[in-house]
Amino acid sequence: MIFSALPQYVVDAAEWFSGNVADPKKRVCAAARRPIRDLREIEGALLVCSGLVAITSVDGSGARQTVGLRYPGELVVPFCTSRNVLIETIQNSVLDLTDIAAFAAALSEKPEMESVLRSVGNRDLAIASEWLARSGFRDAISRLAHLLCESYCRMGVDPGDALMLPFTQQQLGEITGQTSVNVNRMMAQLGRAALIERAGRAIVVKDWLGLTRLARFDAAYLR
Amino acid sequence: MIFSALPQYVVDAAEWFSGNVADPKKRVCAAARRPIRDLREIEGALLVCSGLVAITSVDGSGARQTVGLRYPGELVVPFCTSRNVLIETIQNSVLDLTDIAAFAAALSEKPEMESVLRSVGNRDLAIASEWLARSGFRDAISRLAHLLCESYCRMGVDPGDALMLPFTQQQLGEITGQTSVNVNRMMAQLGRAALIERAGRAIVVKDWLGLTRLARFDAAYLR
DNA sequence: CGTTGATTTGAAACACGTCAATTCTTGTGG
DNA sequence: CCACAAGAATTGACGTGTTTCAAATCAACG
Repeated sequence: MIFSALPQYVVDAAEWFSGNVADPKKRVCAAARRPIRDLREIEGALLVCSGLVAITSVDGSGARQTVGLRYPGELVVPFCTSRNVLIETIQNSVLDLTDIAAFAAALSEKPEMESVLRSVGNRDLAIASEWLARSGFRDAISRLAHLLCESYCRMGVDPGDALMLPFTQQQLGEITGQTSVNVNRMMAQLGRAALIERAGRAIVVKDWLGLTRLARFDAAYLR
Repeated sequence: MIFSALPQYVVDAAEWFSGNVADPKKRVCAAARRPIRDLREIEGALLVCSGLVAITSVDGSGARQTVGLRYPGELVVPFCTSRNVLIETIQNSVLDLTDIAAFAAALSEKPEMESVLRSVGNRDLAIASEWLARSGFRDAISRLAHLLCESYCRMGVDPGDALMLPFTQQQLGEITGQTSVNVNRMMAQLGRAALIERAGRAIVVKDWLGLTRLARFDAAYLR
């Protein structure tokens, strides 16, 4: 892998969470494309052991916009109790859940984790800001390219390797702010431009440099 | 005022910062529409005493997207060292600056502030997420309406009172992801719909309920 | 092997961007 | 306090990227 894995503080947070917080340990296997209703009920936090989790804002009219993704090893710390925010699985996932009380209790026992969690929060904010910039002044195809680049990095996949993209085109649209119809056309265009090669949902990047240039992708914000 | 002011933890953070961190106290008066180059050089944090500060991402091609705003009493904590993120004043502002070393030192002396700062970070993340949702599935006029509602709330202004909007239409465009030309048209449309009344940059909301409904604004995410 | 959901493709409508010119503000120096 | 310059707001015409609607094909799964 040419990419560094997750930053150290993310790893630290995950290890602390899985060792000290998720107690009583509640590990669940969630099917793909399912809202995690447990989490909303207990107002808790979770660790993505494997799979992929989306944080999606749902409009009154049913429109949906994903505002964050959590890859394996990353935490979902509740930052917004808004009723119209859903936590959903993208693919089959294994998750460690906890309620907010246990989370707070474990934190007060180990206050040095506060600063680690603050770093994790800063990273989440940096990613959200990058998404905002992306959705602001990039066109549809660049936004998709950017998401591909980010996914490769956050999953620690080498660009030369195939990436089994867990997203449906509908979900890609919810993340990048466009319709699934347009996602389809843009993905086809990425293929025609020889930047990627597709076989179903599997993706191989044929021209990483070209893809990052199109997306104006700079991985600095992931650390 | 029918709105609560800033959340308590935001006030706590501001008081702690201004009392213990900004030392040697470095208070600057910055003119409107100026990048705060000091901040980038020292890699520090700042407190907005008065005025308004924007965090803006700048594209290689010169396109700009504002990813965050800081109103009086709010902190700018550096969360991203990326070179293409600018901290700029929107209007004449008074700011307390500090470098990152002093910030960290003061924090280690008062570790209970960690959790306060984490709350502040969570609020920033919640706001960024709301902005993401807004830019994803709302049209241009709703995005503007949403920003107006948020500004009223974060500035603690009563909707019946006039709000001196510090933004140029160019800046409104950078925040809501559209061109200044379109901002102009949408503002005129808000006026024709009798939701607001304009006199130069001063704004009075004539129909707060209608405005919030158009924006689908729910202030919960600000707390 | 049929049903359900995902992908793909086409045609038409429209929101928004781009370009350009004019008027109006705002700020500054004489 | 006025004159001037620089920037901001406003308006129109036109182009285009994206959405919408609709239908057909393809893949997954019981």
